[in-house]
Amino acid sequence: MVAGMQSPPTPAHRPGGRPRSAAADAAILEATRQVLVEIGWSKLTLGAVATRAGVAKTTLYRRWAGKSELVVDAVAELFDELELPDRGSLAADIEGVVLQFALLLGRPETKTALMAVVAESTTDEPLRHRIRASIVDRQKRLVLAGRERAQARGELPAEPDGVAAARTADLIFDVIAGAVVHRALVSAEPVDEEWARRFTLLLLDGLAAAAATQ
Amino acid sequence: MVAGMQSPPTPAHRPGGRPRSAAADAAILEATRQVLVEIGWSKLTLGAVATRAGVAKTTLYRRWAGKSELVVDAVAELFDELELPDRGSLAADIEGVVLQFALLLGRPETKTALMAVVAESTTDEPLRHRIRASIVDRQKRLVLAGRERAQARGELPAEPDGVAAARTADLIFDVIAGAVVHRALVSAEPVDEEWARRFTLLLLDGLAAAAATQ
DNA sequence: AGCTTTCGCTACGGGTCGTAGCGTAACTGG
DNA sequence: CCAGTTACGCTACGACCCGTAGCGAAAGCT
Repeated sequence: MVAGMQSPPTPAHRPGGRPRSAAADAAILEATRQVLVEIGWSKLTLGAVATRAGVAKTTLYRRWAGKSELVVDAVAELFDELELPDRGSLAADIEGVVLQFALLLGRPETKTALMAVVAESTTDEPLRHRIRASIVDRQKRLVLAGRERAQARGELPAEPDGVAAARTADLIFDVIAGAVVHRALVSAEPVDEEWARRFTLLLLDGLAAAAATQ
Repeated sequence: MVAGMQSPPTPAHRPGGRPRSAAADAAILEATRQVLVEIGWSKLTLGAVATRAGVAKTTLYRRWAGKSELVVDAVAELFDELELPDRGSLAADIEGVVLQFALLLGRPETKTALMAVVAESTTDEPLRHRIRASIVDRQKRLVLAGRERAQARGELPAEPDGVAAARTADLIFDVIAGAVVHRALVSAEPVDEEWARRFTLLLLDGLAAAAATQ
């Protein structure tokens, strides 16, 4: 658990006055995840979350602007669990993070919420920024760490051009995250060790090599 | 326009009696896409679609079970536009289909709807099957066609094992579709020729080669 | 014709939304 | 300790959308 603090729902707290209950925050986010699992995104109501969390509905509206924002915060916490343990080789590192990511996407609250908020973000600019800041961009650290390690091992060449290196990292990130999400949620087939192995092989050596090896 | 007929909303039509208006079907699906663009998935109401289409709300409910099913049908039509023109090489073919797919995902009705119905499908088994049948599986033809052509050109080896070949096709499909969707909708950055070129290079030659070439 | 199915329309109870208003609780600075 | 400030729980509200039922009229088939 890396436990990077999420930004609080509301920015500041002027001194003086009753402070916001941190316990209520935690209870609300946990309740959100529970309700998400039980009745899904579209039928989730803020009233139900409030009841489940044991707080008044108005309290919930004072802290979050709407359903989307609440769910983003509720799910973002889970993504910080991802890590990149050193498994000795670039291939092993990639397989490891793929399986870890798949495990995360296998949790019902994650799979339901992630796609839903992304969908909503296509017509909601502020929400898109919130998602990127809270979820997506935070995980690029995994790609950067993996590359750094691979370069130290001599598996990848050092990159002189910083701009090009950043673009490559973005590309890798989209390919890995995109492929796993598509396999798990759209194709709805298992992301198991077999698949992770084949995917890693493809990513490292390319299509021609992968087709030849089978 | 390949125009593969979609399955009708309701299975049979017993002989005798007034037939269902095909014009109403078309008007409803078109209206659905329009409303989707204007107010987004979460705020889309079936009443609004019915009004826009010029039909009674009850007519809409007689044909579709709910919002998700309606939107799947409304969007599925658009995906049949994808084609794979022969551009002379595997790399060019891939770049072409990537850009074509990106163009499709750039349309507001597509980007909004696709993620939303996938999200809904994570807690709705019948819906997931409908999506796979109407949208996802139909596009695997592109991967199969591309491979066949590449093998004819001698760019890829022939595959003796049919099962393994099918698994590889599924893998390629998840990687291409996943990466483009993730880039376009999650990272929300442009899928332009530059990106398509770099992605194709990565897919064909692998990470090490891609990093070296920059 | 007569039969069958669809269509448009109206109306309904039930649920959720997001907000307002009020009295109370919690914490801070003088 | 007390006044000031903010958060909380609760209740109530109009507005909207849901999904269905019931009706008479329209449009086909045999």
